[in-house]
Amino acid sequence: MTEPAAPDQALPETPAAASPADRPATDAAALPVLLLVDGSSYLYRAYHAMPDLRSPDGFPTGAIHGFIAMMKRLREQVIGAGPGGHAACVFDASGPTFRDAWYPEYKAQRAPMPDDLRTQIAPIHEVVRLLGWPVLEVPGIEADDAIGTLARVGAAAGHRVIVSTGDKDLAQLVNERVTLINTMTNETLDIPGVQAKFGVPPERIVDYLSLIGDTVDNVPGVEKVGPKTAVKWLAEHGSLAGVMAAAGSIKGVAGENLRKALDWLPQGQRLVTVVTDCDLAGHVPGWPAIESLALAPVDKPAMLDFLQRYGFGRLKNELAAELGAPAPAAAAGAVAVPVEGTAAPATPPGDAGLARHYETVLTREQLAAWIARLKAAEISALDTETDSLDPMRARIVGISFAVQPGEAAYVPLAHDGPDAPEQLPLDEVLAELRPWLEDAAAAKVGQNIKYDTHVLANHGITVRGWRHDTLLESYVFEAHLAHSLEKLAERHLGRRGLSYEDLCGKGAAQIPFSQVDVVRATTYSGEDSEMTLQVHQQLYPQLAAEPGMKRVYEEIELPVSAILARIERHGVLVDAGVLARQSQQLAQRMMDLEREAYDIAGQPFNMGSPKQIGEILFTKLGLPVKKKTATGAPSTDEEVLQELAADYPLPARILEHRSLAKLKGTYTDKLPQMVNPATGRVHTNYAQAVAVTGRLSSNDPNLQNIPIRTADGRRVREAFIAPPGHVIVSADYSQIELRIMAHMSGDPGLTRAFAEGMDVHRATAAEVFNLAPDAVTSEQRRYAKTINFGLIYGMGAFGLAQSLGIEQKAAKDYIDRYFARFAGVKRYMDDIRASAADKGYVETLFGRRITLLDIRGGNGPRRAGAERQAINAPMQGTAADLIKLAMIAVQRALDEQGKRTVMVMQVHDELVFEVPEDEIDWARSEVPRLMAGVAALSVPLLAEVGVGPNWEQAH
DNA sequence: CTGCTAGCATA
DNA sequence: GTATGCTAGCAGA
Repeated sequence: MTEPAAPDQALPETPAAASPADRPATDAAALPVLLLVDGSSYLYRAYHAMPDLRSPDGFPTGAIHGFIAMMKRLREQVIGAGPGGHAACVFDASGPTFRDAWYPEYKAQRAPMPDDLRTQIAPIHEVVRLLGWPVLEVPGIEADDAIGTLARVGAAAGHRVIVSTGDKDLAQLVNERVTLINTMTNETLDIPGVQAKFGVPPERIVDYLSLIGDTVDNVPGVEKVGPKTAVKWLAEHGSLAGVMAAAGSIKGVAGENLRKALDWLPQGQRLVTVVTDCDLAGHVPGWPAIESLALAPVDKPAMLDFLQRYGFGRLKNELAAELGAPAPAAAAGAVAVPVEGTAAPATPPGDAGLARHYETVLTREQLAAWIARLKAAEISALDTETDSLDPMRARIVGISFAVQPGEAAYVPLAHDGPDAPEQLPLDEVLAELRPWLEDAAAAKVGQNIKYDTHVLANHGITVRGWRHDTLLESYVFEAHLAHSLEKLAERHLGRRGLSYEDLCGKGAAQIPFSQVDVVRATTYSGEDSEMTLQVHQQLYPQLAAEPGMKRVYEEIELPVSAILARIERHGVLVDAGVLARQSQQLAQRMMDLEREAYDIAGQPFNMGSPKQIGEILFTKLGLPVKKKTATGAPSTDEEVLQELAADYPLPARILEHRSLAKLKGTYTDKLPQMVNPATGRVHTNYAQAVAVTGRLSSNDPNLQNIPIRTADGRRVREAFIAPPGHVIVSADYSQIELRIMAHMSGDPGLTRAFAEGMDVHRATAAEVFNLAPDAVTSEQRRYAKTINFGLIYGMGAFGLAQSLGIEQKAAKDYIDRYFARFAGVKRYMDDIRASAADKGYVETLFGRRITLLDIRGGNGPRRAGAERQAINAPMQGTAADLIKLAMIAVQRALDEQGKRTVMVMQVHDELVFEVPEDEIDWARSEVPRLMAGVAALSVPLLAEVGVGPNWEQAH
């Protein structure tokens, strides 16, 4: 893109993304990075985001502070800790640019920069240079244009270009090799991201901006035309040129305004187009080569001087310590800040009168003393405080320890609030702690250890010696209750600590933990460690007294936690190009459906709004209301629309539109946005203590509900790929819950069906319809399949009738016949209801306990619900136990045999692996063998395996 | 900006 | 009829 986009450029059929064959997703990820920072776009943000900080002599320093933090973080996150990397930080120069010559009113409305910010600009340039960044400021050329030029040249020179900016206009630069990130919001925009955010691909952004205009820069667009109309017009007419050509036929006020703007639009387009062929000679050494834009090491001596001049005490001392010179203030006077814990409202048993003492560690002597205590302790609790909830991105702000009740230490490491004291340097503290953290013999306990494992791994530390996790202890002990440390402390210690909200607030007003006062942070984090230790001491003996629970905790949940951390960290490759093309196609089909629907309805309406659909369907068109929602509104759910579709044309359009919108909004647009820019992969989080039955759940993103049932949906799985030289291998348990039902009930008919390797649904149909298996029709088999699933869910005649669309009486008849033929199953269901009512809980085969509070309590519907859970939970839960055992067995085999195969996903009854080509045979034979061998039930376990270039084809 | 509802994706 | 998580729309702040 050397020229501003030509107005007559036609909309390509697909985005610029190449096919995966000639450009796999891994390609771009492997290229060296060129990181371009739009310094100007962050000036205001840094200024406003920070409190009004001042140096001792009153010079404003808030924005400087913000820049230092941001540039450090960017370098760490994008380039990594090591040397090397290409980058530049680009600022607007003062004075007029070529745009002012084109259009004198350009940026004319802009308020002058506040003096407090203006005075910080020179120091910001200086400090960015000292941090090792090439700084670019070219008179007559705006930062946007310089960045556009560097991005084009860099991409052509084989770089993966990452542009860090707060300015959305730069979305026009995005292509296969150029990605935008917004450091403030952690948002990344690649091709699908731009499409998702703006509704147009990157190459249409210029047209889009031309139409809507830019009030900030005082560039008018078409009056009354906003994002929605712009997207609609561009979708209909391809490009700005197309829109202009069709201006005569566009109706309404917007059409009139468009015609008025026809003369202006070419100039507007020129103004919003980023110029990518600026001459940077004299500003970039060696131009047009960009090798000179290399990150240099921090100029520490000069930096020290800078920090001294502007009164950045804490940062200065950190740096001084790093340089080996003793940090004067820390060595001279810092003493421990003892903090008494907040008084507990209720004194826990055995805790009477215990004074709590939490220590803030600010000196090397204190740190050394605590490390000695950790090394001597039988078991230590630890907890990290971080700057993010995203485990893969979180950086440590502080770390706390406890080795005995009543005492804790908090080591603040990155507190940067207004009154933050000088703290020990993070790298030095972690280096000191590393031997203990990585010592497998040093026993550790935590609350949700998977999170702390990630956080420390983010700093290059592999924690070993995790012996216990209070989250998992509680989950196994009483899965139906809440497991936050706050709740555990209340339940097991009768104690209430400071809550995170007390410290940081919530919602938009929430402050990062690094801004929390160190004294309060000490109380909070110290409590977290100390309460974790105490909860463990209370809870573990109770848990261990039950052999079944002890086994589930120690032999299933703890090992699985470590495996999940590895799965999450490795991530899975997602081909953003594949998804971008699908998004594009879905958008096209959705627009066609919208057109048809508006035509039928006689007016436009929002097809994504159940409320508006209801108004059109039931009020305007007078279709019959089939059922109501919980709030009394007429329902428009799938079942209703399906029924109405038989008699009317509109519901079918709505149904299809809705399913396409779901696919696009939830998967094809979203997944690419979830790719971690540092790894090029998607890293889900598996929640191990959420589902009461023992299942895992997956979030951010949820990889356990990727579509499979419909052809359109299934294609999303084509985007889940393996790196070059690898394939995807998927292995899933066949009919695992029905096999468990056969085992638990001991029913001879069902057991025989599995023992003989029969098609179980066919076998069920043969019994229920009293036929030979060969004589079963496909519809009869479908009925039997529904019955089998229904049984697993504890269904009654009503539910079966509903899902088969038959009379309740007929459904009852089927169920009666089933139970007559499979009397063992009937007996099992009755027994489990009775046993649940008797004990108040049910158990899985391995002793996992699921408590059912409503099984005896009060009203009918709730008890009926609890009875269904009583039937379902042992089967679903045993299946969860089995696949967890399979994960452990397979991971152990992989480790012991030194395989390079990696487990990348778990989907309840399925394990997915990334397998190097030379290990395909191993995976194909060993994985299903190991999965089938985790337990000896009275029926065989069977795992089926598939291999393919992507997840779809591995099925 | 936050919380709720409706609807829907998976096993 | 079991178990989950996520999105868009929308109402009330």
